[in-house]
Amino acid sequence: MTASVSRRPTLHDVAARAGVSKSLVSLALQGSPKVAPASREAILAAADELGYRPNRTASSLVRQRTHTIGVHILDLHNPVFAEILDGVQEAVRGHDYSTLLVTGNADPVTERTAITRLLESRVEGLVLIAHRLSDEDLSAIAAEVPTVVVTWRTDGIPGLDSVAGDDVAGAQLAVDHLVSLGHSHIAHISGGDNRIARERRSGYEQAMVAHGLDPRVVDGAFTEQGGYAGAEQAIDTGSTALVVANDLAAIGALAALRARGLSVPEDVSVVGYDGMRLLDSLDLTTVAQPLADMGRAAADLLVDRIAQPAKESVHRQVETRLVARGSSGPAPRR
Amino acid sequence: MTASVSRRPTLHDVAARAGVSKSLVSLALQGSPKVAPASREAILAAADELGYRPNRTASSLVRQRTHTIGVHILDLHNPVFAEILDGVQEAVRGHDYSTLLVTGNADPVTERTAITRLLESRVEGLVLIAHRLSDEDLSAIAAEVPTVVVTWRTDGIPGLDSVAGDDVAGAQLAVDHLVSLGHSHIAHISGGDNRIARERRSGYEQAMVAHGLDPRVVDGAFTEQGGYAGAEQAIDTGSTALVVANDLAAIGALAALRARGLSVPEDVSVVGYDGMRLLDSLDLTTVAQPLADMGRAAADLLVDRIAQPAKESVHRQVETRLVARGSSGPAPRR
DNA sequence: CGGCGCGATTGGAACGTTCCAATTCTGGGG
DNA sequence: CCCCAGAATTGGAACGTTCCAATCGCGCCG
Repeated sequence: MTASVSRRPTLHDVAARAGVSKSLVSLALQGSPKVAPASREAILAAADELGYRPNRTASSLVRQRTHTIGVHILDLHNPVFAEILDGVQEAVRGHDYSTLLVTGNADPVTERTAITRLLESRVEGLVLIAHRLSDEDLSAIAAEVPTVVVTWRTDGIPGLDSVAGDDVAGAQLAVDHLVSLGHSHIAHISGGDNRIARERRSGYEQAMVAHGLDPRVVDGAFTEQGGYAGAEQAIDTGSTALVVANDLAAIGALAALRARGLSVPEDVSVVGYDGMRLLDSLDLTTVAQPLADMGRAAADLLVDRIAQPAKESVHRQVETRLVARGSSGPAPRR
Repeated sequence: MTASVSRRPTLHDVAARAGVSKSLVSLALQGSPKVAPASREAILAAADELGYRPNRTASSLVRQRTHTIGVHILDLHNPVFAEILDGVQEAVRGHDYSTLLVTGNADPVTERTAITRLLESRVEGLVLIAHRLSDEDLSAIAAEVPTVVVTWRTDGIPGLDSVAGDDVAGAQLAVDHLVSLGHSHIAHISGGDNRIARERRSGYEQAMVAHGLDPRVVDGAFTEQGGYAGAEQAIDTGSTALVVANDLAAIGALAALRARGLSVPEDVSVVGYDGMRLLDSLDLTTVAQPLADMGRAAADLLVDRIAQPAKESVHRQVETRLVARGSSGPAPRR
């Protein structure tokens, strides 16, 4: 009648070995002061000898708390998201939560099912580092569990907070910077057809118009390839400066210029967007957002909302600023 | 005697609404063929109306399976780890597992406690994307749960597999490449005092000796700053080529050269190590490893081992190859 | 010397599932 | 008309905790 060798020891086993009840073991392991020192010692010793490890699954079930938050990342191919995730991780560690991570490379459908899974795991909150959900889906999710969306503003959905910079204003900063350097042929390489790309594009267009200049937008994507192709197209039309939709694409644009034998910033200036850590070494001018801070802020907001689920929705706007580096310089003389 | 408004519906609630027992609801929701079509329909409808969501915590408890694997990442600051993680995520998704993610920025102690937490959550397996654990700790962990270590070879620990390239041979490839370009003053910027750095350094030294050249190693780190400082020191001693411990440091080295007004590859050639995606656009020669594949392989190995915990330890060696790009060129004439 | 109070300890219900064994139902064959 | 096979359904135990209410033990006061 020996217990199976490979079964993990439970409270029961520890209790039996220490000669007390499972309740007392539970109490002792939680550090309750009501446990007599002698019992505590015996229990700790028994637990140690058996290699006892509390089962959080069971604990979660009875406590109705999982101490877990779900994180959804749109795409781990972009280092920017990894940097935000890093911030989330750091903050979460300080709040005694673990993170259940899913990435949604593909379509909105797998994204939904991935998030469904998080909800079934009873995460106490959700951080969405970019997403492709419809507003209805988003509302439904936020109604179930505290949620915060990072990288763009989301208003009017109860139970949901957001953290982002102002993408319109950010793109304007980029244009202003280039104009102040004497550029007038400033092209925008867009990030495709999505919310952030649209805002950045609109900021670019507004700023161009404000400066009395002609906007020229070429299609691109939030990838190196997108930036590469976009840059080729833009320089064919004689632009001397590129406002690129994000850093990844800006790096691609740089590669395209190099391939064409153009120098940066002598022939063409390039400005990226996002502020990934790497850009400092790459000497790339960019509209920078405090990525890790955004992740931390998201986690903090989430923890607040878990504590008071009914509180007013908040949007935390982070500071967006132009970081001028070597990829932008005075406009060339014709 | 109304149920609390905010309580999530359970099997019981669904059963009551559909007018059947909770057992039948459970059966129906699992798609058992023994359920009569009419009952199934009623149950599905009731579940839908109530917004029922199965509770995985409870399910895990009784089934003794969490369908979760734990992932530990040494450091999310290095994009390389994010790329490996991406591979893990992809493979895991195909195997019906979720990932509980922890990052261990700091010391081995927080790393241990983070992993302890994963074990308490009863993850079915563990992927360690680099780690700082002692061999005893590692053995203890592998004895408890199937484990796979990524980025270096770990032998002789039962229950543990590993996935990595050959770092010694990889560094030799870098030296061979530079020698074939006519370089003789080839310096190595090391990655500090850790296992991978030592192997890469040793490969460099062996290759230099094999070519009849003097090894010159300068201290660095696996960071941009480390590469920057190392490069400054290396060029002061007249090196024309740098074998840098990893890509991140190579990017830093590039920045240092740029700051000194040296051109690459005319004055100095630079070779990195790891093969992060970004390098293609940066035109940086590197010793490349298939990072996403490594992540996928790790997940696959883990799933195999979960299925047969007692199987022989395996080390999966991935192909390491030199990818020549624009940062390496013929040695300058003196 | 009997109770009282208080600290220490314990049994058992509960958390929301799964799944086994047992029960009920249905219709068809003897 | 009864019995039985098989399908459909059900009750209840179990998973490993937490935590409440109840009990135990014991020294001290009156």
